Amino acid sequence: MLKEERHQLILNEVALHNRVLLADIAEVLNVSVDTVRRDVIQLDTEKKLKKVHGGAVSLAYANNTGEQTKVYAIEKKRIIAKKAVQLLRNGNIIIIHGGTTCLEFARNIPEKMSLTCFTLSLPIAIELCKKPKLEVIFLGGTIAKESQIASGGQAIHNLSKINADYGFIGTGYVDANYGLTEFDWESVQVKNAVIQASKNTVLLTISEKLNSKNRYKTCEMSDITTMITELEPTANILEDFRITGVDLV
Amino acid sequence: MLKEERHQLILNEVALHNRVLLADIAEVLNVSVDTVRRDVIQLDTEKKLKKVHGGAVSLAYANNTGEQTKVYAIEKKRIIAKKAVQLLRNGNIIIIHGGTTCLEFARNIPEKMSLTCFTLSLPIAIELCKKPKLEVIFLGGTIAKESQIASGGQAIHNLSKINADYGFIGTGYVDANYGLTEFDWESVQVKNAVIQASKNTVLLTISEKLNSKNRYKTCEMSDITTMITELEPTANILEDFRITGVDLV
DNA sequence: TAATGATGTGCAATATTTTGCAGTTTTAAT
DNA sequence: ATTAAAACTGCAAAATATTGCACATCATTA
Repeated sequence: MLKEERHQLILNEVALHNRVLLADIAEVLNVSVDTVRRDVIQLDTEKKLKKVHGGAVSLAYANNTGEQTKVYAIEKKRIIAKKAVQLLRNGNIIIIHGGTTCLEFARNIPEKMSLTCFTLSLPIAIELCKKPKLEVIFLGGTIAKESQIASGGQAIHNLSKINADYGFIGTGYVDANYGLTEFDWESVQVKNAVIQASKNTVLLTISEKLNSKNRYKTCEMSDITTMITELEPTANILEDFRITGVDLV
Repeated sequence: MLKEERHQLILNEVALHNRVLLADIAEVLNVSVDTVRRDVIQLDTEKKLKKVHGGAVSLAYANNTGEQTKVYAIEKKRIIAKKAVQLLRNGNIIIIHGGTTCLEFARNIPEKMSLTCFTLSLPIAIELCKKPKLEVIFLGGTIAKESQIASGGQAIHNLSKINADYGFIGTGYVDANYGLTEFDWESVQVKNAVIQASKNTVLLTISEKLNSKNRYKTCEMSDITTMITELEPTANILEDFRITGVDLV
């Protein structure tokens, strides 16, 4: 077994599933975990994947989650994701918009859960495909290259035909009094359509984004059913949000 | 045993399996490992393969950064992709269905080319997003988990609104007389919709699939404008296809 | 033919790389 | 806080690479 063959297989696996576990590869290839770890370290220095604790993830994934938001933010997003999945019940129909926090949420949906999932994000769709019991529906539209999220008239039109139990969205900026805002007009349109298409809208956001504003308003705080942050609902920073009537988790 | 003979055999082996072990070659040719090593060193400097610890791998193998397709077929698919992109002109509207051959095609679209690209495949959409001058539109629908391709009524309905210059599709099976077939009914429906939505339909297929059939018929050969394989259009195997009127490339 | 030199080949000694293991430290989850 | 999983470290064994050298082969030239 040549080292290059192992590298090839690891890269294939990463390309296909966005991540690998060292232990899995070691078992399949019948080599020690140490060897696989060394392989992954080399591939990491060659910038062909990103090594993480326990395995490796694709650069595409790392770029979408880890780079602009530092490693410490991943942890926060994981906390948020864990809280968010607890809202889900078997049989629910949900819409997941896009962004790094929603991606983390999608990853944390339990394997055994059966849901109907609509999404607008290519990375999230791929993530959802890994869960055997989900029905995955992509709401088509023009793809924004950086975010890999569908938007435009077609996306909004498709959303208008849905009545989901939950809509999960992120936001660029959120202010207790002024509501949710974005830098980008297209995002505002689509997120609004998600809100309209959902009985309950769940906002997933790390606390850094609290009390900030930008150009275009997505919605008022009162349009949000539940806001999930990595903080305890009793945290001081959340004080202003308590009086808006939004559920804090 | 001439050196050239050994070189030829080593290159054959690499072409076939993408890798060789020095020890194996030495045994087969009944020469010392040292000799084989020197041969491989020479072939490496001649850029005909890549020498690695313990053996050698093909250049394609060494260069790629994570292919999803099986290594043995990737070279053929690359040849097909290179031929296919030559059909494209700036400003074209194209539909790319899905599958590994189409994915390779998407990867080979030149950076500087400006096109409007519709697709039904998540991996292809992500690939297209890397090209700065493309407009990428995902045709929504229910995602098949294994293939990560959208299908179902929504996909077909969206396709019905398109009039593209080219539709690029792969196929599971193709027979000169019987036409294109699939194992899967959903695929048949969607591919048909792609064909209807395109002025010209281009079939991308490796020669292995020629002269094979399966359960459901996608279309007749006469519905295909151009068939691209990795072979020369004059190849013997393509004889039966010449009388169908399809363009062979 | 014989001498010459260039090249190819195998062998053996030595150096380097790769790999797995065991013990310790760090990280993550409960 | 406790526990389990994973990472890191150093080390030794095995596999492979490198090097120098001896010898064989073969073409060229005297």
